Amino acid sequence: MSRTARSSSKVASVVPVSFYERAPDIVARALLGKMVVRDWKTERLIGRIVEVEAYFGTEDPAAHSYIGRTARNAVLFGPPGIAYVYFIYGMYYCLNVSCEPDGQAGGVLIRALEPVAGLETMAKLRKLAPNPKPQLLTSGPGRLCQALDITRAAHNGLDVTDPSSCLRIEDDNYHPEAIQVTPRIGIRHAADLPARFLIDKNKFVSGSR
DNA sequence: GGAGCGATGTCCT
DNA sequence: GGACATCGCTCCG
Repeated sequence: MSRTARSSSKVASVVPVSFYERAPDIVARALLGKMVVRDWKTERLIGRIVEVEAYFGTEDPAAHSYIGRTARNAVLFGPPGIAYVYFIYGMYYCLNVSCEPDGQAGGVLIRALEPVAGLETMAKLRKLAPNPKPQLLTSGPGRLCQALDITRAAHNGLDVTDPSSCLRIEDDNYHPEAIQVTPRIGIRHAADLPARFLIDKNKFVSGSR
């Protein structure tokens, strides 16, 4: 065994449950730079998280959990580290990860990824012409779900801390240099709360509207 | 390159 | 019946 410190630091490992057992804004900020890994057929589609938003349980009018526990949002009230996937505007899915301890609601919305592996397949899943601008693949919550073939039926309730899950979040020891905090995007309630976190100067963050 | 708007399913009141 | 954590197209400058 002659593995150097440099190469061993690049070995990716799944992010543990304890990581998610904290407040949504803490988890959101800490998720920047982590990798979303999707085993799709025989391929591995990978994107680095560059933009996220925190949603605060029953106290946050913009959060799905604000109205209390229902069949739809049950995942947010359950154990941490579970994928919460919902369908929005009749055609798109959005990917969240539950946080806070079991019984307490909270979640983080993954808003944008920097594509790392499987770009050709992502383009096909997005129904784009070959060799599109990479920003069109995964910059936006609806886009990244389409690019990684993430659906509510297949992935809602999945444990992203399980190394055998087809959708999981891994840490390869990448640490973003600078992080920016802004209000959340595309919501009507509590739109002034600074709960959107992004990697400063990264080209793959989604635009504001 | 930016603002406006329509498409479209699911869930809750 | 209406809200909705979106996107891509159109139209205008």
